[in-house]
Amino acid sequence: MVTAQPTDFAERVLRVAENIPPGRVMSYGDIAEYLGEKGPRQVGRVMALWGGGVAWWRVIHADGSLLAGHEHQALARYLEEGTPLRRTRDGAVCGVDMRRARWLAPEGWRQGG
DNA sequence: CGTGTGACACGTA
DNA sequence: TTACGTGCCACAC
Repeated sequence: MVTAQPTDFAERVLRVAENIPPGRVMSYGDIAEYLGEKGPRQVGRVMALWGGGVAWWRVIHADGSLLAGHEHQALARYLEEGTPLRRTRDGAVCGVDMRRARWLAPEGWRQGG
């Protein structure tokens, strides 16, 4: 139940999130920076509100840390998509290997263009 | 109109 | 290399 409808900015954020290819991920800041609007916090807000309809697990922190409360679900997706994961000496998955999984949206990407 | 919070990011230890 | 603290922008009360 959302108390507001997706704004134009939200639609753009969701659009980018939907375009993130499997095995790749984008940081909130990257999406905000790519759109050139608002900031990472605003992107995170959009994902928190309407991110449930997109590959939310492909949108994580810039340091590669997984989404709190959904690490397990996200981890399962990464294993299925073969997303480069980062593990500690203990072998525990600490997050995603952003240096390899980080995906940058093409400048003139746009679905219709 | 002002204060507090959040699916964040950078700097420091 | 990993973990913790502070600052930003916009929304809700």
